[in-house]
Amino acid sequence: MPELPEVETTCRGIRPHVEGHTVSNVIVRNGRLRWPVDEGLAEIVGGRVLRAVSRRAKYLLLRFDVGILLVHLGMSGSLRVVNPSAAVGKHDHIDVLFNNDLALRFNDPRRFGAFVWHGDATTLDEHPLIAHLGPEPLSNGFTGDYLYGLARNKKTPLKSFIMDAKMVVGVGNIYANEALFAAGLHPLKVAGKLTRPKAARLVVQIKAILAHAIERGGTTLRDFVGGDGKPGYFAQELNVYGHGGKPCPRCSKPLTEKRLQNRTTVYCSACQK
DNA sequence: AGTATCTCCTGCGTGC
DNA sequence: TGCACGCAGGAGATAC
Repeated sequence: MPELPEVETTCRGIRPHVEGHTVSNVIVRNGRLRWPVDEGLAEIVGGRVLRAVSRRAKYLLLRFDVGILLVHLGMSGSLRVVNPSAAVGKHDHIDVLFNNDLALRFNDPRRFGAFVWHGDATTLDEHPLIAHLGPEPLSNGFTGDYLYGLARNKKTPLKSFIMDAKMVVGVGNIYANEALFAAGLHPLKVAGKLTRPKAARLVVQIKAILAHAIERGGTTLRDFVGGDGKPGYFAQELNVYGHGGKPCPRCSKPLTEKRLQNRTTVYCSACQK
């Protein structure tokens, strides 16, 4: 499932193939994604040069002179560079065709993904999907002091707190579990009880794990495939996620698995306080 | 206001 | 071998 490292991997994978090239057409086979895909998309971006491919949180940003296409991979989406004549699969919902005879092909079995057109390239920060977002986890703005400050008086569990995009973006369920384990912090701990040193520790681990996962090309679970079609190699390095009941890698006590706000949460009750 | 729950969707693993 | 069922989960929408 695409978390931030997978989106970053996709961004880097597709960029060299499509940046600077002109869109020749957009084929929407199934526009019923999270929100209906704009039916005029082909007319809007057809003939336009894709100026830049970037990422904000888990959104891929395809920037044109006349606006920005926000692409979210949702739970099961992938965006790959393909030959447009390649056989169309069951869940290949959208092709963005380029004049260099390549296409970006969006595949998304669960259709939690999104293609959202924002018709003004200069006001992205005001877009409702972007405006409320916290800092990028790997940016200099995401520090222990920052997280400590936000956590004051928060009653929400620590895991929910770091998964809240208003606090910091890009920390999905898998990496939240892993970062809390690495930092030795209990996922159910009340966020407001976080001390300054513990916040610093947590931030260090979130950065380390995300950076490492990006280096490895993202986590491969079920249906994620990177921009170039090669899978990521991080899944085998997960310490707790998917290992409920198995021995803790640090102390060998069985890892606890429970649901927290409908998300699988795995931790070591001995190592994480 | 801050928190918690609901919702979208399909494929896969499990149990009978 | 087949079928029903539960689970996976990003994040906006909705409800408390």
